[in-house]
Amino acid sequence: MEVEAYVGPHDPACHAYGHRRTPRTEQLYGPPGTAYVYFTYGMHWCLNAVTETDGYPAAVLIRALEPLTGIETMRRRRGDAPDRQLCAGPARLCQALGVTGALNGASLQRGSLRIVRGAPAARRAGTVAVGPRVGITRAVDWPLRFYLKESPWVSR
DNA sequence: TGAATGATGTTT
DNA sequence: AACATCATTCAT
Repeated sequence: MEVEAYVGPHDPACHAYGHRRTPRTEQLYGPPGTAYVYFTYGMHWCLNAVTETDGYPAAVLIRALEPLTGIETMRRRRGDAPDRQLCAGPARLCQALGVTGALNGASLQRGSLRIVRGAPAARRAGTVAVGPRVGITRAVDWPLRFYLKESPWVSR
């Protein structure tokens, strides 16, 4: 399990830095519990869960997950990549789960893809490590990457 | 095991 | 020109 926080207009690495409200960042301003999905590097989708209050642009980038069910489907979507890399990385995870821009703005509490309290992976024992966010060039020293230290399913 | 690089398209 | 990435290639 691995996530990164992007925390509003004062976070230089956030897409909404300086209150940049554009068509792309629109869903980032939406209500908490919805999806912010963006396209990057010409070929990849990345999934965020919108947080904070409606109108405040903050979200959590889902960077890695432990695959528990639907492994075969994930393998097919990921082109038979090693199981360790099925969901290790924000774009890989989107491939494995079939996430595309079509999910942008959708609810992550009620839809077919949803975040549930008390899921098996959430009960994994272990240390939550904190460190710098990956792949950014600004605010590199903000420790906003959180991951399960012992997990073999995280990126990098 | 690690560094370099090409793919590919949207946003600034 | 940069970009919240990844897979492949080439070098140790």
